[in-house]
Amino acid sequence: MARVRLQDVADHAGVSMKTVSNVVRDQPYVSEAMRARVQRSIDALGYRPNLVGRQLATGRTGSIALGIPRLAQPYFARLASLVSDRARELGYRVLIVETNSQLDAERALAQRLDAGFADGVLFQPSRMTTEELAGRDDLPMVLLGESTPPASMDRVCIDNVAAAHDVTEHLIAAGRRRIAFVGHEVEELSDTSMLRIAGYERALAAHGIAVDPELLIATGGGAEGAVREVGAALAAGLEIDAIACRDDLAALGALRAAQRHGLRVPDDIMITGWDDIFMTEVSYPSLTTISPNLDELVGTALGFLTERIDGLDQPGRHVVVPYELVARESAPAGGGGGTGAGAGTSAATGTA
Amino acid sequence: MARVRLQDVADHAGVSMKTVSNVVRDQPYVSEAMRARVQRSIDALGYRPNLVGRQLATGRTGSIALGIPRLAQPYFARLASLVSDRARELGYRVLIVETNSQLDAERALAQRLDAGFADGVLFQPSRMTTEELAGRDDLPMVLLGESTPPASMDRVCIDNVAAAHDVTEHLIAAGRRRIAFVGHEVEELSDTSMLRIAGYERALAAHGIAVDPELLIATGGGAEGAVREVGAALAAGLEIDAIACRDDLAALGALRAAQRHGLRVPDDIMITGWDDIFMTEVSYPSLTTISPNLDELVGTALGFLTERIDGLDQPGRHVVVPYELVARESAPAGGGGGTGAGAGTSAATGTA
DNA sequence: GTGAAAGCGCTAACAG
DNA sequence: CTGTTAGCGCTTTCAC
Repeated sequence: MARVRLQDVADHAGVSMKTVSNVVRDQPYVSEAMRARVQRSIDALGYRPNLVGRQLATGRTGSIALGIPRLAQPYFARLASLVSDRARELGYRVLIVETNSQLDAERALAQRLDAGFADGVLFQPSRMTTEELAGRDDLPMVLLGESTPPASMDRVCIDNVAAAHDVTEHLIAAGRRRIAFVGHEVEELSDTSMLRIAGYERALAAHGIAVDPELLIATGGGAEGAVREVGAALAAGLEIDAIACRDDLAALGALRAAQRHGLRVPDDIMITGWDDIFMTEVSYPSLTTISPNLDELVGTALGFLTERIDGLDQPGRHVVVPYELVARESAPAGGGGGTGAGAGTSAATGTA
Repeated sequence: MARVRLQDVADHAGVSMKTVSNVVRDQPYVSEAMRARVQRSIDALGYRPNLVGRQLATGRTGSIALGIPRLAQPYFARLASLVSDRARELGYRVLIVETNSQLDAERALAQRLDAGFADGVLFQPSRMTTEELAGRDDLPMVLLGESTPPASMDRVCIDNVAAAHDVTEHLIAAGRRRIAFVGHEVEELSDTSMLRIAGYERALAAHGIAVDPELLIATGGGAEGAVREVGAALAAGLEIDAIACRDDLAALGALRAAQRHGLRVPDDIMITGWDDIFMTEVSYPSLTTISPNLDELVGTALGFLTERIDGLDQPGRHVVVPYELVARESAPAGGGGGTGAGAGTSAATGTA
């Protein structure tokens, strides 16, 4: 079936393109009779507006790009899902670009971006430096996560140091002293890991607990890495009574390794995660974790981005979004406690 | 900075647009000297080709749409990630559209699709009927999953009935007789659930085990629903020695509920999942599950789709992709067995 | 090898 | 309220 164009509809209805265009886009100032007549032609011909034509004429693509490391990671899947929902409400489609945390992929997204690719970019970098990020100013871009943004760019994140501090405090308050940190990268530390480790160390220091480098267990990401590395450490006789994990995946792996090793959680060893992915409520025992306020994160970021798309020109805004420490069975609030029932309840809450 | 267009580069280099265009697209038949000269102008001006202009001229958008229920579901996140990877290799970007399994969203994707939205669609419907799907023939579309496709449309799936049969057989072979099925929808059954229940019932019937409707436990999806419903059933005194779950999320929930109830898995009760999401290896005990060959699924579907985009016109091809029954701790192969160590090993394998 | 001109399908002034 | 006329930025015949 030959493509039917705006002009075809106009001919069929005996009006001008402009009028058809008005009808298609629900513009005011079209008489009811006219509207009906045109609509009849549209239906008769099976006309569908061509987005590309519109995009070229308006200079807008109607979509925003979301750049994240990996969609298969539950945290980013949830983030993407939220972005997709909220963006639709705002009238945008979402193009998802996975960077796999690779520098060249990040650069491709941020710098070599062809025009007409998207109207704006929501980007969570993990390798690019501030300077590199700064080297572009064509497409509106809002940064997610804790990388330091160029002065002109908006950024939304949570306070990683504070949250890591809170979670470590939580373990210390429960009487734990040999607290490992698990889940950071084996090679080059990501910004995220660095900040979380900093918060962990700060909390230890505040309580006069020496930071033992042996207790920093890198896994290279994923639950499997944590199963392996924590398992090896325990097998090697490492004595610990708590594990603060970089993220929930690491925590689930650590949990598994501890159980394999015959340890009771939380009695023998407490474990905490980060992100509050769906599994934290369903694991056994359920997982104490840091729950960032993703609704607010996404809402703020998308708000900033659409403002920029609409032409806002002002220095970069940096917003810190709240988080919550959700205490569940793997590290209950207020000391020891059995692995008994009871859903998680919130304790500390981060601030903006 | 004013947008720099192809014409600007041409002016700057003192050549025609055609030549610049040739250079930009790496076309042959451009002298080296010419190419170098034009490239210098491109760099000097910081020219980026405008995709929309190209799209309008070529009639191709360079992107494909992926329509799935929810990105936040691990299975679909992994699917989307694979599609995104493979599509990039094929030169396409991916536009992800979440339908939330809602009819109107599915219709919007399949029928009201504006032209220029994408070059083709990979779609996993869960509500639309075959007839509705058939009512469109503009955009190339390949169906994922087990819905019956219109005659003209390609479709790729696994054999749900056979796989459900296998998994149930697996439990029967382990000596289980009171086998529940958990995780289907509370209201309207999805095609997927129907097929899996059919395979489950067929296996029971083949072994002379009566199908007890009380053993069909709907949850409405998600792990939480399974925790709740299985928990309630056990609390009400339901006697079962195995649970075949509709998907891994339900299985993780069922596992949690069983453990809360004080049951040992797999000794007192065996549990199986479906999809082989990352958590199946990390849960405690690890989860026996059906692992569809996603690489092959995605590869085949994308292959079909790109062929259609390139103009292939022939009746719909229907491909069934293999799966594997991965026996892990929650329902080990060969009878009872403790909850000991050992990663999962594969047993039965589905066919194409 | 390279240039000129004609669209791709739509929107947006500006008249009327 | 409706019609006319230019483009948006690029690719593509078809000459040169």
